[in-house]
Amino acid sequence: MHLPDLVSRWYRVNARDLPWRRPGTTPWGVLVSEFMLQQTPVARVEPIWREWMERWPRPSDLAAAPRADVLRAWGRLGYPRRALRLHEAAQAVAERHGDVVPADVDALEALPGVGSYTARAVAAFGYGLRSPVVDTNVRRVVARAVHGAGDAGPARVRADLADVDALLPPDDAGAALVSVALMELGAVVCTARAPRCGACPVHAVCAWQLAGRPDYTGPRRQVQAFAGTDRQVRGRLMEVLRGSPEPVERAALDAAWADAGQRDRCLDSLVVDGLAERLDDGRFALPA
DNA sequence: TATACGTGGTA
DNA sequence: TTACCAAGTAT
Repeated sequence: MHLPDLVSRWYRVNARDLPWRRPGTTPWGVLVSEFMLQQTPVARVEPIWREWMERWPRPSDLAAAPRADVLRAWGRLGYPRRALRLHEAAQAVAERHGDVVPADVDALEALPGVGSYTARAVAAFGYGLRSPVVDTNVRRVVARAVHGAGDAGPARVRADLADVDALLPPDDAGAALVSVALMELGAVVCTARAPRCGACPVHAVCAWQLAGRPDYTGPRRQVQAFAGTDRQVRGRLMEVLRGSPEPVERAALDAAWADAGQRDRCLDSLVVDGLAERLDDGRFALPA
């Protein structure tokens, strides 16, 4: 049996019971989950996704909410610009697509914050269409099982898409199943750090196994520092703004970071990004 | 193509 | 404890 069939069979038995995979989840629910899951672990997304689906069950519901509410509901998920882009995407869907999330990859990619991965994930998981979904998990699985490498190298967008497309059966339902199964395999078995090859359904046909599990030789992706960076400072400032029901005085933000120059620069960048507003009285708040 | 962009769990 | 890692996107 070949790799696509093996992962599909495995997935049918071993899939995690994630809330956005339940029958009845709308494409809107899938879109929200994909935004939240960008660079963010499943465990942290689950409770927030449930809250959002209850509070904003349709795109137009989120579109009508003030940005401040959206950012507070986003909480500590990280990269709050995603929340803003999801809000903008909801507005676009409500206004230009009749409150229905598009199924077409090009229409999806035209939405704010929706890139190559998210567009295809919505097509596949929201609409059950044949659409090659390439995320970090899938790239790692393909690098190992197909190419026999220890890990995925730098992204090669076109080639990666073609690699995955070649694994998908011709029919929509079968292809969508392979897509979600490849992701799941990379997430829980073919992991970055300590792959559980003993539990892998593809073990017997894995090119990496057959090659003797050679070490990864390509360039190492350098991990981005965080302590002391603008990202940390912006996070501190956003934490202050989220935590206050009222606009905050400048002094409250000053207390969040000692380096005045860096702090001011970051505050300005938050305003530029639409994540914060300066009021006429000099106080600061989340955007209306 | 490389870099900026949050946060917290794990080894 | 430091370092890595987590369903990416925009510039």
